Amino acid sequence: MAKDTKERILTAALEMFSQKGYEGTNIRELSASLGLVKSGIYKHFESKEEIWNALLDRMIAYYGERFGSPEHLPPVPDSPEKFIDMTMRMADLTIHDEQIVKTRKVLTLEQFRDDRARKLATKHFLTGLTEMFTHIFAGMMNKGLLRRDDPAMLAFAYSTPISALIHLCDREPEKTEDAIRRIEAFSRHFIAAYGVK
Amino acid sequence: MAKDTKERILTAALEMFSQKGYEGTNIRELSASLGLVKSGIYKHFESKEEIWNALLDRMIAYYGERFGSPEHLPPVPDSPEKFIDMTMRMADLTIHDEQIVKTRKVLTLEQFRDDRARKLATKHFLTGLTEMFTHIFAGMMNKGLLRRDDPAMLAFAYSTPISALIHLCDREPEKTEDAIRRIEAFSRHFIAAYGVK
DNA sequence: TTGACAAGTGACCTTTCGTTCACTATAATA
DNA sequence: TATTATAGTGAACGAAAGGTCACTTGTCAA
Repeated sequence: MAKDTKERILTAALEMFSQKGYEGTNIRELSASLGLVKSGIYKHFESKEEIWNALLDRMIAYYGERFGSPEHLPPVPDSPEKFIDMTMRMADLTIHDEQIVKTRKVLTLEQFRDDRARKLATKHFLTGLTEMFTHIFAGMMNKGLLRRDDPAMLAFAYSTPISALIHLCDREPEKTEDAIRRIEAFSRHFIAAYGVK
Repeated sequence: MAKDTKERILTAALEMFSQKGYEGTNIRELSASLGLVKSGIYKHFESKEEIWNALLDRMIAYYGERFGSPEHLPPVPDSPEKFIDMTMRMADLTIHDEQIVKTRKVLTLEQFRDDRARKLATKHFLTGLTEMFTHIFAGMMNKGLLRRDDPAMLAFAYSTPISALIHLCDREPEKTEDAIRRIEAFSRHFIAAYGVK
C-alpha cells in the first residue's frame, strides 16, 4: 500500500486547505488524517509549499482538461427548455461535486497570496463560464432561439448571477436548495427577456 | 499619543488581515507596523482573537450605519442617464475606497472560518446590493423608466454582474480600468434591454 | 510635589510550527 | 537467499508563534 500515497496526500491537502487555508493547515494534522505520522509526508514532498504547488498544478491541469479546450464545450441546446435543463445540470454538478467545491474554496482563500491561484480564480469565477455561454448564446442566436445581441455581453449577464449563487452555496450550504431554485427562476426570467417569442 | 491606539491597532489589523488573513497575521509584525513592540498590543486587547472580534464588530457596525437603514437608500434616479451615473459613482466608491476594499478582502478570506464573517460576506457580496437596487427599480418602474417586472429579480440580475467585476478588481487590481468600462457597458446594455423606450 | 494610573518596554515562557534524521519494516529484485 | 530501494516511525531541532510579567515612562488630578 504505497504508490498512491502521493495522490492521497494531495486529496487530503485539498480538503484541509479548502477548510482552513494554506496558513491554517499544519502538516501534523494533515498526516494524521491519512493515518501517517508527520515525517512520513516528507518522503513524498519536500515541504508544505511543494504540496501547495503540486496541488495547484493538479487544479490547473484538471481545469484545462475539463474546460480548457473547445471540444469540451457543451452542444448548443435547441429549445429554451433544453437550455434551462443544461443550466440546471451544470449548476447541480458545480454545486455538489466535492472536488470542484473544494477547488473553488481554496482559490477563494488563496487568491490574494498566490499568483497562479489568482489567475485560476478568475477563470473559475468569471471568464470560464462567460466564455462557455458566449459560445452557446452565439449558437442559439444562429438557431433563432435568442434575440440577436452581443453574445459575450449576454453570457456575462447570464453567468455572473449564477456564479454569485454558487458562491452563496459554498459560503452557506444550508441555502443550497433555495439557491438552486433561484438559479432556475433567473434562468427562466432570462429566457423570457432575451428569447425569441 | 494614546487613546486612539486601540483604533490604530484595528486599522492596522484590517490592513494585515486583508492581505494575509487571520492565521497568516502575527502580532509582532502587526505591532511593528504601529511602531510598537508586541507586548504593547496586549495593553489594549487580551488576545489576537479579541482583535479579530473587535474588528468584526466595527465592520458590522459600519455596514449597519452605512447601508443598514432605509434612510440611507439613494434617491430614485429620474432618467436612464442619471441611473447610469449613480451606478458608476457607487462602483467607483466601492472599488477605490480602501476601507471597503479591505473589508471585502477580509470577508473573502475568513468567510469559511467565522460565522459572523460568513453572514456579513453574504450581505456585502449579494443581498446588500440586491436590496438596494430592488428599491431603486421599484421606484423607476413607478416613474415609468423601467418595464414593469419583478424588481427583486431585476435587481439580482443587475447587481450580481457588477459585483463580479468588483471582485475582479479586488483580485487583479491592474484590471480595474477595464472592469469599470465593463460595468458601464453592462449598465447601458441593461437599460437598453429593460428600459421603457 | 506626589501619587496613581494608563501606555509602552524587553526579557522570558510555553506551545506549535515546519523540517531533519537515524532507524525499521516491507516487498520486490538480482 | 541476500540485497536494495521504498515507505513509514519516532525522537529531536530551531524558529516563530501567542501570551505573560516585572518594570519604566509620561501625564494629569489631588
